[in-house]
Amino acid sequence: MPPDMNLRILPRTVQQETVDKLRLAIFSGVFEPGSRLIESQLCVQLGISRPSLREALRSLAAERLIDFVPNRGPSIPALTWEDMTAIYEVRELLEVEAVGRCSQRIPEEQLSELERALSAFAEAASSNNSLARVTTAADFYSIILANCGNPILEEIHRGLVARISFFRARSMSLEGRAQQSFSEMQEIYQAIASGDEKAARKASRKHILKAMAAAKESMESAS
Amino acid sequence: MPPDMNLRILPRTVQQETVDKLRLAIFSGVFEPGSRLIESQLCVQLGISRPSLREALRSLAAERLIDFVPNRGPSIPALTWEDMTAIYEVRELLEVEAVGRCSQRIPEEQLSELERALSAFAEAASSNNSLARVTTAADFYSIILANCGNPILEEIHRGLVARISFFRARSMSLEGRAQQSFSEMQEIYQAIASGDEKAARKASRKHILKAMAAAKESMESAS
DNA sequence: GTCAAGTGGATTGTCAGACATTCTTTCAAT
DNA sequence: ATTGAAAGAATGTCTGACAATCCACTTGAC
Repeated sequence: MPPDMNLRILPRTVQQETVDKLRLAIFSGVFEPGSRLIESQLCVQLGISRPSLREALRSLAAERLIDFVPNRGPSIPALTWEDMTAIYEVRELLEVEAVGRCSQRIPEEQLSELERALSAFAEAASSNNSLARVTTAADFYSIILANCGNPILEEIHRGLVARISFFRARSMSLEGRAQQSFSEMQEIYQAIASGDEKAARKASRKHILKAMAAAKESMESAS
Repeated sequence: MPPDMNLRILPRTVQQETVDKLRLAIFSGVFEPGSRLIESQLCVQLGISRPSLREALRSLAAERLIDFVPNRGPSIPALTWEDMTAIYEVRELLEVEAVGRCSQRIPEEQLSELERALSAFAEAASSNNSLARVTTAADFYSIILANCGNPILEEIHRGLVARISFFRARSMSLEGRAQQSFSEMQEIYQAIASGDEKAARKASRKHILKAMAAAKESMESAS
């Protein structure tokens, strides 16, 4: 049996597509934080039945991307600053570890992928496309996380970042923050490229602390 | 308005109870790893309809407590040793951090709770009740995690431990491991009680590494 | 006798429609 | 203006159904 016979394509179900669509909608800020999601409306908009929709909503609720209060139904969580801080702290823990591990084990060709992703972010940072900034930054990180050698670390990190996507999008929309972000990411890249674990961890920690500060600022200015 | 008016009791829905029941069933090893769960059977056993059951299953799937393969339905994941290693590594990262933080901020009365939990585990370790060992050990940890000052850390740790409950139950059923576990936990407790963060982290790391080794042994002897 | 193709039962994915329960909001009465 | 009751809206859950898919077994060919 050829080795890639295990990689048969899994059929995608409506449920999965619905979850993806809703996730994307949440990321792009279609829904206001704190707002309720009306099941009957969503069914129509997504073109699916209510049972199917509810399955998708349960998945998202388990990921903490929506809240599910009994007899009030699904709603977009309105994160407090304390929630954000807690998430950023754990993200720091995981991301610093991932960057450190990545610096010791990333293969050559993935390193060039990482460089490409960094360039893409540089371009996005100079442009006015704030969506591109978020996605290219996400690409950069996902390469690092994919090469940290621990799929669980990757999975949990992704989940955490998803929960704060709303605020990241906001702070990334600031021209200054994007530029600063780029120089921090460049520092991380160089440390990884030279295999310097200690420097990589340090740069990573610095980057997250700055990101957290920027998120806090943009949060306070908004309220 | 009195301050505790916000703490009104949330009505528990059938969905939540179903999730809890299934989770408990998975923890207690009712289902064999790798085995499929037949929806029609579960409906009858739980006394609920299939749509409701499927909502519950989606929640559990998002927590990675069950697998959901399109057109094959839900099944209990059969973790490989690599999966386990990855989980234990992240657990180490989080738990060491939690123990360290806890040592610096746990209030007096929670500390006595922790001591009580430790005694309860000591008793369970000497007994033959392997379920009691697991639950009392879980109590011990949950007090620590609840006092680390970061609810996200707590939440993710709980999720990770849940995923390896099957193997923890196995290794805890060994008399020797339970005793050793107790002395390691005692060390953690003493470091926390004396507020020595460094010692607390060290003891915590040691404990997890031993637990991982024990899990690996019991896994290999079983296969 | 072994291997391949085909067939039938079992199971999942999804839908429609319904109904009781529980909020929420409006409107009337004090 | 405050309270209370009734109407409306939305959720929680169920029944029943049907097509698509998978699995195991039988059948047939070599």
